[in-house]
Amino acid sequence: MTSPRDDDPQGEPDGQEGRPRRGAQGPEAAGHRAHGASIRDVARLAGLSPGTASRVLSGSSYPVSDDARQRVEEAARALNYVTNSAARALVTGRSEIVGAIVHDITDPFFSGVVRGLQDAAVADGLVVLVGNDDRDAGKLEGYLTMLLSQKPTGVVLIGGQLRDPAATLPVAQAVQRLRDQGVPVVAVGRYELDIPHVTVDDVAAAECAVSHLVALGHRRIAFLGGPLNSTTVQDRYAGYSAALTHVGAPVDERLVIQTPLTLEGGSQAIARLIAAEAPFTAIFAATDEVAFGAISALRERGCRIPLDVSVVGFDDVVMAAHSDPPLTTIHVPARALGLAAWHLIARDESGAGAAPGASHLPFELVVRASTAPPSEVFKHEHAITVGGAGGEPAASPSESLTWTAGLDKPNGE
Amino acid sequence: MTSPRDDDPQGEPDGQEGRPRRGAQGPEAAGHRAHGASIRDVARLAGLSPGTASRVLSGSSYPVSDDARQRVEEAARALNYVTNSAARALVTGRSEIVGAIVHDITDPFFSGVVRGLQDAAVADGLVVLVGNDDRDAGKLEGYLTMLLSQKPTGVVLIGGQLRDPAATLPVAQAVQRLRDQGVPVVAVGRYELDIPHVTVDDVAAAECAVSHLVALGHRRIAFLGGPLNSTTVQDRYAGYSAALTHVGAPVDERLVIQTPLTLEGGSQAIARLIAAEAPFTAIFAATDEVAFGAISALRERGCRIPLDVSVVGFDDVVMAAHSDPPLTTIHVPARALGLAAWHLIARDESGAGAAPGASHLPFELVVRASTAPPSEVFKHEHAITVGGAGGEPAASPSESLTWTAGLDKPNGE
DNA sequence: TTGAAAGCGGTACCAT
DNA sequence: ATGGTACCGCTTTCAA
Repeated sequence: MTSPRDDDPQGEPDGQEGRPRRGAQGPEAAGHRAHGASIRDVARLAGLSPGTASRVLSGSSYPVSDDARQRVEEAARALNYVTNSAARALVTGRSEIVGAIVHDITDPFFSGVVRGLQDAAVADGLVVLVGNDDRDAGKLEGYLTMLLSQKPTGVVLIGGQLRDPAATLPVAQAVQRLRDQGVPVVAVGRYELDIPHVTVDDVAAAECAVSHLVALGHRRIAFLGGPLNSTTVQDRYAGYSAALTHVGAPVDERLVIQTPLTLEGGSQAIARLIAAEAPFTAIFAATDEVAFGAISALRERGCRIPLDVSVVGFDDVVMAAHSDPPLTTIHVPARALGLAAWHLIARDESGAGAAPGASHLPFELVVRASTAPPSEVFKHEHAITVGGAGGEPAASPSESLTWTAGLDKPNGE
Repeated sequence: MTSPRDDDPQGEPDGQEGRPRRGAQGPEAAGHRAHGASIRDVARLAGLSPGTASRVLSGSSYPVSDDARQRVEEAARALNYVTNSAARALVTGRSEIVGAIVHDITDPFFSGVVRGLQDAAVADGLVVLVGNDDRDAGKLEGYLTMLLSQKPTGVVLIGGQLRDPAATLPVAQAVQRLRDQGVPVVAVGRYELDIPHVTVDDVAAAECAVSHLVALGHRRIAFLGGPLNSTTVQDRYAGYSAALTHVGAPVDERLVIQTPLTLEGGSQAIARLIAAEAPFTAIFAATDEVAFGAISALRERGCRIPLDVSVVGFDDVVMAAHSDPPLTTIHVPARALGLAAWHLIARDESGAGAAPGASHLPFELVVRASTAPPSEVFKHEHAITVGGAGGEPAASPSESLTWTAGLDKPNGE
């Protein structure tokens, strides 16, 4: 086979037909490497050059005659041509991928954000890589590094971040490396590291939620969620604290329970709250999940919601409207946040300059049946048995209040 | 001729330090193409050839001296080298990406499966692309095509499939195209199209769940979930039907409500079920979500669970243990399924041959408090007010039964 | 065991 | 408007 002509050292045939590849239709795909048609195959069939074919197929704005365009498109269809994105990414230095990192895709709020991001990105022809960091800076950094090698169009960090300078440094460096490669990094709901981000005004929202309890007459309100050095939790705690301070009710440290933002976390928090032996008539949970967990634990102890204890959540996941009782909570537009994150990236990519430091989406207090005025009978700990006439649960269908303050602050902090 | 080294008009200084790259702080507009170090840079710094560097960096099994290996690794570290996966994918014809398609990542069961897949894939150094198809064959096909251009290491289809030959054909073709490129396609919980898959024995599990209700004395049991031509729903229906038939209780068509597998779907189903005016004492929901939705709608109508109506779900999502009442359901190992899907792909990739047609993971009936014997007082429709002494709710902590039948059938159908 | 060089499949620059 | 072609960064023969 190797018949080296004079100037053909490697005996590389290749002339113009000798490609050892599969031509369009390999009925007998005996070999294991069955590549599809390449852009050169398309060009050849269309009787044009690869350059022209590329200009058509890549949707370039470069001028191409209608005739050529049509022939290329037809040839591509005939050959079942599919762009090799690795090749494209190699030459353009950018892949049509956007990376998303959540703490845990299993969390209903995060999956909602991811869904919004996916819908937006897919509409623009990109795909979304999803990774979990379990709120671990090390995992986050590792994932960012994996993303670096993909040269994605953008990266979205979803969810709050722990304020831990030591752990944050490597993350900051990984983010910087991405940026050095021209990859925009944005966030949903966090604002450390100078990352442009979209979020809801957590402080105001939490204050709004707790003010609702205060308005109902509650003063001894517990805060469930942690850790407190998480940007998200910290802000919600700040709002909680503000609402209380506002009416001259100091925060009772014993009512602040730091617990993971999960169902389990919520349940465990109740045990600790009760062990603290500090009376309370209401609970503000940093997350709906925590609220559900708390409610379930409360109920196990014979406590009735909202007769004995009122509960407010945060996020308004779908389940909130279907739980027992339906949960009063802060509606956060999860999907819209994901969508907005994509816009942040797209704006950056389109050369419209880097995104602003922060932008806010409106939240809403949705009053359902888990909150009511405190009952007259004072109660705490296991002694919760009789609830007294605690007043009517909120009217249903749920009322809702949209909070417009702080909306669309383009560069707020 | 045309040595790729000399005449370098595109401004590639190249000396040994002159790369216009970052020096920890990119002075902003220094240039738009800030590439990282390439493998050639690493090789040069190590005083070796790119080939050798590649053999070290790509974890090739090719023999390399310890000395060389060490120098390459050090150089890579010094330069902060990160592999360009596009380049690697281009030459190897395979990217280190696995594609996952779910109906909706927002569904807690699917996100659990995805999480398992991610954990397994990430452990092997791959990343996961996640897309949603909303149970729409068109979207599914579109996503498969996008994946085709990525040349992923494997593709996982998650969730049941609608048995609709017309809509299925394009999907089958897209799957075939993937396979033609050597991309293994596997599934979690579906078994159409000859796709190797892992799942739980839905028929047996549903039969187990409904048998539990039957054993409690229920005969008029409603089935909630649809559409019935979904592989998953069909199987669960089959199990439901079998359990009933087994005790000589024929299926009452009026008690079979086809409804989307969502919270809303569950709620709406109740309205229709009641409108059907057929008495029932228990409900078997094809999904926990449906069960939650149903319970919420039932409660709105003043119906007590399980006093007036018993409810069984399917999946055992985390919430099932925290709902009111805690839900009796079939535990499906979501994460394990995702993990198993990855093993199916990995086995294929490792040349161990294509995966078997089907493999089953064990399920478990978890009895919690949403089921009890039917009350003596007969009731239906809005007349549900008095429940009578319906017997004790199931003991808590929940009992659980592991179903070992049909376990690990390597090639079962 | 290492080096040299040929591409993988696109894209984009430079002529034409 | 099109064609020719030099790369992108990496892996992988083939030679040494």
